Amino acid sequence: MLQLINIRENKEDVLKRLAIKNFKDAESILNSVLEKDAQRRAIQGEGDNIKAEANQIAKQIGELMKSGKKEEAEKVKIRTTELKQKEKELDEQLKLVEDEIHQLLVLVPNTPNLTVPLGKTPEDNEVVFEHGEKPKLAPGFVPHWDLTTKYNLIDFELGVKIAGAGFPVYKGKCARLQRALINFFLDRATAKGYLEIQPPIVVNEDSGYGTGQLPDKEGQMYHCTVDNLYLIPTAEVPVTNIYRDVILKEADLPVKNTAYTPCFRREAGSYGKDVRGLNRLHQFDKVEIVQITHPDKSYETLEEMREYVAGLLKELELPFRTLKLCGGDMSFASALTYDMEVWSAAQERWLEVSSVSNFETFQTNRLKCRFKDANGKTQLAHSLNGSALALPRIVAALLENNQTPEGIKIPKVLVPYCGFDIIN
RNA sequence: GGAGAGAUGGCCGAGUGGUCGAAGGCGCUCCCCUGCUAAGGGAGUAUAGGCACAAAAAGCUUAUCGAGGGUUCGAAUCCCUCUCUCUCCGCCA
Repeated sequence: MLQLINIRENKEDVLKRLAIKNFKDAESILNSVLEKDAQRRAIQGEGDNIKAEANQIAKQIGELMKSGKKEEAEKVKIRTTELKQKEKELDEQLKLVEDEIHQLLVLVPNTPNLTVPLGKTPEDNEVVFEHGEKPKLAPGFVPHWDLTTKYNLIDFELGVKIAGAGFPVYKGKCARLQRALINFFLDRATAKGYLEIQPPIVVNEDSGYGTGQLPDKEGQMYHCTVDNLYLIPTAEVPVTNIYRDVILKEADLPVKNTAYTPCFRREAGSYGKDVRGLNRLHQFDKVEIVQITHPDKSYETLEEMREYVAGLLKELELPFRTLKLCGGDMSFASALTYDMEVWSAAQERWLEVSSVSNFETFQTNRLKCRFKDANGKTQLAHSLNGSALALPRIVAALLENNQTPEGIKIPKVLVPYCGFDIIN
């Protein structure tokens, strides 16, 4: 959520940035927000004056009662009846207008960084980095969903029987490979100074609102209605919510956390080849990295996180590219996002495996995650997160890219984690 | 799931209708003092909103004692609802 004070003081700049995201009606929404904000302040001013007078009178009555002047006290009471009525009205108005402001503010996406490329579709994303050679596969190569059957690695039908489509059952060496990847990712993250966290994989409503999944993306989460809990779509939700309503010390920054969790996404409405095999699932595993930083440091940190994720992909020997997302392809909450895509050699397409974003104060404003700066002033921190990494597409690319007539080769770095170097 | 107790500032803890944004202690910050250490003295120490101001500081003001509602001129204190924590019983990896 954008800060009201920022809209009030830098409206032109906010509008300029929102234009990068192709956000329609920006001006009319912001004007409406400002108008209602002016109303709000007027109402509050009036209300405060009335409350101040009422408080004054209450004090007076107390003193009169104490000195036994009951009759005088009764006289003063008459005025308070009037004040109370007015106070009630103003409180209701205030609540109403505050609610309206909030309803409008949640419609407005984060303001992108000025370096975000203009554009509307994924084609407009800017390739900022590319690494590795696309492998030339031996004739007879097949996509991963055939490999998983051939080597008995994943049973998609069995998953359908137990839960439904999008819930695969991993077996044998594939199960082990996934466990290896999780451990590899967590080891690298902790070595880089991230504190490992094992959070709950369900969250309550407050947490859903805190990171912005609620109210608008409610349909994308699995909802346990009996207890009103949501299955997390990413570890970002529970981990970032650790810092909800928290005032950190400047010395605590940056906060660096990493967490492995299963992730659950309903992804209603998707179908076709994009969702074939491991490309898109309802349940998948992911290691996430989260940082809370000083506002001056967040872009530096974003680059550092991007480098870190690129390093993982290099170690896995996967060809990849890094995209700087254009305004139209960025998420609602992000100010700047890099996507990492690996080359899937048999499908002959790029698969997104990581998304690293700086949210600036967009999340922390809603979360009320602040820190005390050197002057003792509290201000909002910046939040960032990234996948490091999401497993299924990594597995898909590893299987496809490393297939040989002899079997599927495991990258060196994973061999100690897997305990084998080939799947055959 | 059943029975009981409780929720107050960074922490501990007092406070059962007005003098309470809240005693006292601990912690923290700054200053003073003692050659060092230990001890001692003083001051400060929540968050959010509004007013005013060129702006900052100071100032004035409103709200907040788990959350929401109610009673009252006046609520941390009384009443209702909810949430959470603890103890005992039951169930259980």
